[in-house]
Amino acid sequence: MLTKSERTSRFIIATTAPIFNRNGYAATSMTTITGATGLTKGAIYGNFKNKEELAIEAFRFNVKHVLRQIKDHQDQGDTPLQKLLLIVDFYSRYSDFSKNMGGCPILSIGVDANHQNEKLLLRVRGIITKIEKSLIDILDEGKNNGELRKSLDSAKSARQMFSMIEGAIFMSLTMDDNMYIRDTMEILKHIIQTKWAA
Amino acid sequence: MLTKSERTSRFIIATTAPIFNRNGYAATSMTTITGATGLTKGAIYGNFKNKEELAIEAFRFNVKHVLRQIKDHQDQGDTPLQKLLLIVDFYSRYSDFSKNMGGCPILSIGVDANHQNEKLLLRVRGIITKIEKSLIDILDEGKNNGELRKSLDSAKSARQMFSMIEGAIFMSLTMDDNMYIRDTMEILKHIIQTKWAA
DNA sequence: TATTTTTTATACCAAACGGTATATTATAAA
DNA sequence: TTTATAATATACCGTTTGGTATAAAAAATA
Repeated sequence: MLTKSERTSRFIIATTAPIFNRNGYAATSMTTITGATGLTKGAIYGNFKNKEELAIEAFRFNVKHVLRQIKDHQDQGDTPLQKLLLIVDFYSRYSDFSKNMGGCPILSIGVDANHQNEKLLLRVRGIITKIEKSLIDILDEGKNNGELRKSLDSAKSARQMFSMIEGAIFMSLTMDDNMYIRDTMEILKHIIQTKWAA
Repeated sequence: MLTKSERTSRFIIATTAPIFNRNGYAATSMTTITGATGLTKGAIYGNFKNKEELAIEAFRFNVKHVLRQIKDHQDQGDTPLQKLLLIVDFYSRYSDFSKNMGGCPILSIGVDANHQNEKLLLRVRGIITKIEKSLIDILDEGKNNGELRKSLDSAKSARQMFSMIEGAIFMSLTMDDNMYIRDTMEILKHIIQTKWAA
C-alpha cells in the first residue's frame, strides 16, 4: 500500500501538471498550486523540496501522459511505416487531446525554461532526445525491412518530423485554430509516403 | 528634430526589445528594464503607460526588425518562386541572425502570452495573420505567372510554411542546435520545388 | 489504547513585483 | 537670463513572490 505522503505527492503532481502545462513555470505560483490542490504550503513543501522540483515532476507526468498515448496509437501498426503514419495521425488529433492537459509540455516548458531555468531546460532537452531516439529506431527498422529508402538519414528525418510537429502545435495553440496542425500533418504524411518510403 | 522624450522612448524600446525577446514578458521585470537602460522608473513610466505597453512596443520593434530583413532578402528575387525560396533561405540562416536579438519574437511572446496576457496574444496573432497574408500574396502571384500550380491552396500552403518555420526555430533554440532549422528548411525547399512549383 | 512518528496547517519572513506621488533636474520659450 | 514646461530621479506604496519555523493533527507503531 502507498504511504500517505506518496498518495499526496501523486495527487499534487496530477493536479498541478495541467496547470504547469498551460501556464508555464513562472506563471504557476505557489498560491495557484495551493488553491488548485486545496492543500497548504506545509503539505506542498513537506512533499517537494521546492517549486522547481514539483515543476520537474509535473513535466515528467505530462510527458509520460503524452508518450503513453502515442505508444498506444503507434502500437496499432504492424510495420515501421504504419507506425510512422500513426504517429502523424495521432498529432493530427492532438488539439482535441491536448485540450484536457492544456498544450504541449515540451513546447510550453521549452520556451518558458529557456534562459530562465537550466534544470527544467535540461529535462526538456532530455525528453526531446529520447523521443528522437525512438523515431530513429522506427526509421531504422523501416530501412531494414525495406519499407523505407536505405539512403534515408534517420537522425535528420527525425529532426524534420519533430520540428514540423512542434511547429504545428505552436501555431494551432497560438492561433487557437487546429487547421495548422491538420495541414502540416497532411504534408508530413505526404513526405513520408513519397520521399521516405521506398 | 525629435523631442527628448521621443528619443528616450526609442532608446528604451531598442534596449529592452532583445531582452523581452529572449526572456519573455513575465521574466522581464521593471528592475531588468531600469538596469539595462540605466534609467529609473520615473523615466520609464514617464514614457510608457505601464510594462504591458512597453512590451507591446518592444514586440513591434522586434517584429519590424525581422520583417525588414526578410523583405530585403526576398526582394533580391525577381519572381514569386524565387522569393519563396529566398525566404526559406533567410530562415536557414536565422540562428546566426537571431543571436543578436535573442530568439523569435512570435515564438517567445506567443507561448509566453498565451493564457496570460490577452493584449500581447492578440498582437502576436495579428502579426502572424499579416505574415501569412504576405505569403499568400506571393503564392497567388506565382499561380498567376505560371510558376506555381493553379491547384495550390495558398492559405493552406502559407500555414504549412509558417508552421514548419516556427517549429524549426523552436527546436533549434531549445536544443541550441541549428541542425533543426537547416534540415527543416531543406525539406521545405524541396516541397516548394517539387510539390508547389508547376 | 498509549506513544511515537509522519504529515499537514498556520503564521510568518525577506525580497521582489508593478506602479505612483513628488521632488529635482534638464530643456525650451519668453 | 529669467521663467515656464517637460522629463527624469528618488522614495515610497500595497501586493505577491518563494520559502520556512513551528504548532497542530493524523497516522503508524508498540
